[in-house]
This record gives sequence, C-alpha cells and structure tokens, in this order.
Amino acid sequence: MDWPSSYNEGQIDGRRYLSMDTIVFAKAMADETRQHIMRLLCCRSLCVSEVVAETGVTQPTVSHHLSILRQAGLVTMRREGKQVFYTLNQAAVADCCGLLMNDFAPEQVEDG
Amino acid sequence: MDWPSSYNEGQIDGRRYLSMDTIVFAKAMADETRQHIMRLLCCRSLCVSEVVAETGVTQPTVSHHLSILRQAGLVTMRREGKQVFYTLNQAAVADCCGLLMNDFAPEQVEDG
DNA sequence: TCATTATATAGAAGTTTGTCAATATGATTG
DNA sequence: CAATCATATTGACAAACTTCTATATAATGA
Repeated sequence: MDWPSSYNEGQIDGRRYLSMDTIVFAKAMADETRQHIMRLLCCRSLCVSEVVAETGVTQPTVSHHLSILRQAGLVTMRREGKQVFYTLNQAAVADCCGLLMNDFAPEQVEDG
Repeated sequence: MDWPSSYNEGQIDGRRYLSMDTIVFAKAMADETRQHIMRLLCCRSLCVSEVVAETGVTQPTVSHHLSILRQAGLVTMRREGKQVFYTLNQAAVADCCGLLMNDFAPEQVEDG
C-alpha cells in the first residue's frame, strides 16, 4: 500500500503496530456518501460527472470526497481528455482490512 | 453480528448491501483514542479505570468512547462488583472486515 | 484566442464529534 | 443509612467534518 501521509508507529504491551493507516482508512470509510461513491466505483471506472449523476450530491462535494478517498489510497484516477476517471483500489481495501484483522482480531486469524 | 441499531439496506447496480453496519463500524474505528482503547482491550479484559490509567484521557472520555464501541458491538462488558470490565469483540471486528471485503474488495475475495 | 465543458479549489454555514469539569448512578462497606 | 469507590451521564466548548455556492483551473474545439 502506498500511503501518501506518514505512518505512525506505536507500541502497546510489546505489540508493535502502525496506526495512522488504519485511522486514515477508517476515517475515509466513515461517511455514507463516500461509501456510496466507493460502491459505484467498485469493479469499474466512472468519471466525476457520472458519480455526480448517480449520487445526487453536487459536483464539488463529489470532488471533495474523491480527494479524501484518493489521499487515503482507496481510489486511483486517470485523466482522459477533459474527464477524470476514478476507480476503487480494491487491493488497498483488502490490505487495510488485513491490518485491522491483525491488530483487532488476531485470535481470529489463521496462524494466531 | 448483533448490531443494536437498524440495518440500512441498499442496492447499487443490482448488488445488494447492508450499509449501516459498515458505517457504524468505520465511525467507531475512526478515532485514535478509540483505536488505542481497542488495542488495550485486545486479548484481555480491563476495567474502566485501568483504561483511564493507560490512555491518559479522563474517565468520562473513556466511558464515552467505550459507549460508542459498545453500541457498535466492538466490545463486550461485564460487571464485577464496583468495576466494569471491557474486552474487545474480535469476532465482530472480523465480521465487519469481512463485510468491507465483500463490499469493497470483492475481486480480492477467494471465490470471486 | 475565445467559448465551452469537466473538474478542482475556496469560503461559508450548519452539523457532528472529542474532550473536559461537574454531577448523577450504582455497588460495597462500616 | 452514610461514606466511599467505580463508572455513567450531562452540559459546554472547540475542533473537525459535510455540504453548498461561487470561482478557479484544465482541456478541447471553433
């Protein structure tokens, strides 16, 4: 995963962990509009105006949310002429879920 | 998982999903103090005053965060005399991560 | 270059959230 | 019952967040 912001290392009871990524991830996920956008961008690419049309919120609001998701590494973008296409970064989601599992459900993970 | 609040069903492009749980989960995770508390409660039980001592925030603040985690189903509590012990609900974390994976990383999941 | 289309950014209003001090509730003990 | 200890709740305040309107930037075409 390529987080744009710096990692925050910590230690609790001898267990090391990286917190900033899981915080950034959780914050990015913690909004209904953003989850809606993420669902729209799952398994396909949409340009901003298409997301606007499907969500019903204004274009600046969509751009704002896409910016947050981009900074969290959860979407990737590519410019194509005047339009910018975004798509969900499923690998990043999977990685973050793995981190959450390791940190907060270690006894549920196979190898203990 | 036994969420105390109501589920929010939705549908996008023929894919059904439950959103409220993943929102509640993400919101609960989206705070550094709460993640700190969750790390403390991982694999063991602590009473409120012990969490207060280890986090350095005030007791009302700890109670507030524990309340949010409890409402999200992420911790369980048991009373023992004057003290109340909390522990992390790892199974709930695992379930929520599974939901996130299914919703936002379906192509990374084994069976597609 | 000018106009148009698509997206991003700035600024403001309203809401939510995190934190604390003060107080209330609950359990135990003298 | 009164006193004490542990936790929960209330109320207030500041910071952060979501959303909007207005405006700026970027790309394209006449």
